[in-house]
Amino acid sequence: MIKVDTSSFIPIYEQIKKEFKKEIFRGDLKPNDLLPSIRDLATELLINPNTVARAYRELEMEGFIYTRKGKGCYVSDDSTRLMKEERKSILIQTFDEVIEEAKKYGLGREEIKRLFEERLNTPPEIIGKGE
Amino acid sequence: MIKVDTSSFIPIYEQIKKEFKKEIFRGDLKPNDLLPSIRDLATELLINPNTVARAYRELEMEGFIYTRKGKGCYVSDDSTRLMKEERKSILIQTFDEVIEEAKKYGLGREEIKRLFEERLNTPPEIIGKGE
DNA sequence: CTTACTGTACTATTAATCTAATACAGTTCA
DNA sequence: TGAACTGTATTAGATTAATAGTACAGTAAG
Repeated sequence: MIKVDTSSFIPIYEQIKKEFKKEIFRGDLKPNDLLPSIRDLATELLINPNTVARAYRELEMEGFIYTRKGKGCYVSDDSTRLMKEERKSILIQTFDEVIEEAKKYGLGREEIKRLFEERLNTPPEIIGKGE
Repeated sequence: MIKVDTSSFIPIYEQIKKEFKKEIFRGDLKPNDLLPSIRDLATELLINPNTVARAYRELEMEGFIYTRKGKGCYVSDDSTRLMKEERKSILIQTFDEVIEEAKKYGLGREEIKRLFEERLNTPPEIIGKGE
């Protein structure tokens, strides 16, 4: 089930693109699987169909999906290959950014490692409870 | 030296706010230190003075700085206390987000830990070279 | 006082995102 | 054929971020 954060600075269409890419990489979406219809997803996410359409349009331009007018949007055959290429750089970039962030807050290498492992071992129920 | 990324989805005024908060937390900016003038910083960052003014205005509203018209903007006395409160939740939230992100890409706990430590031990010169 | 800085305020304009409403074209099925 | 789905296209409007330009007010030094 896809979620979007309307209060985020990240555009909604970007959030949608990212969510589908993750599902493709995980294998929850396989080649030739049918994506939810533009109108259905827009209704479910309480957003405008145009916003979903933009996400799908860009996913198609990037080669992750293909569309059949009148039928729907489907995961492309080489989506898995594309995601393998993207996934590495996406995760590495994300990790590098958070490390850079922590350093700018004055944390040393060991402090960063300790805090990260602490959060990694924090049960999901406790996350987001303010701290 | 503050940097901003004009191609980021994060608004420039938000990036500026965050940068000063980091400097305050690290102690590079101490209470009653003078911030760069609005016009100077705008010139340095190649952005509009109004954008810097908004960042300063919000930093003042949040209690991190105070302004003396005709003189400048100064770090407030309780900025350090405010940052200690903010810093914990900011870093924890950032770490939790990246962990959540990695999990959505299908990584297990051990894979996340291994990749993170790999990036943590990557010399800065290698970061951002595509990979 | 004058000059040159400070922050503040305001209007106008551009660009991007998102919404809203409508229309059109292809597919499927009764 | 016709109804109910698909994606696509277009126009219009609201909002926000950022720019550009101007003007005003307080401070400090010559």
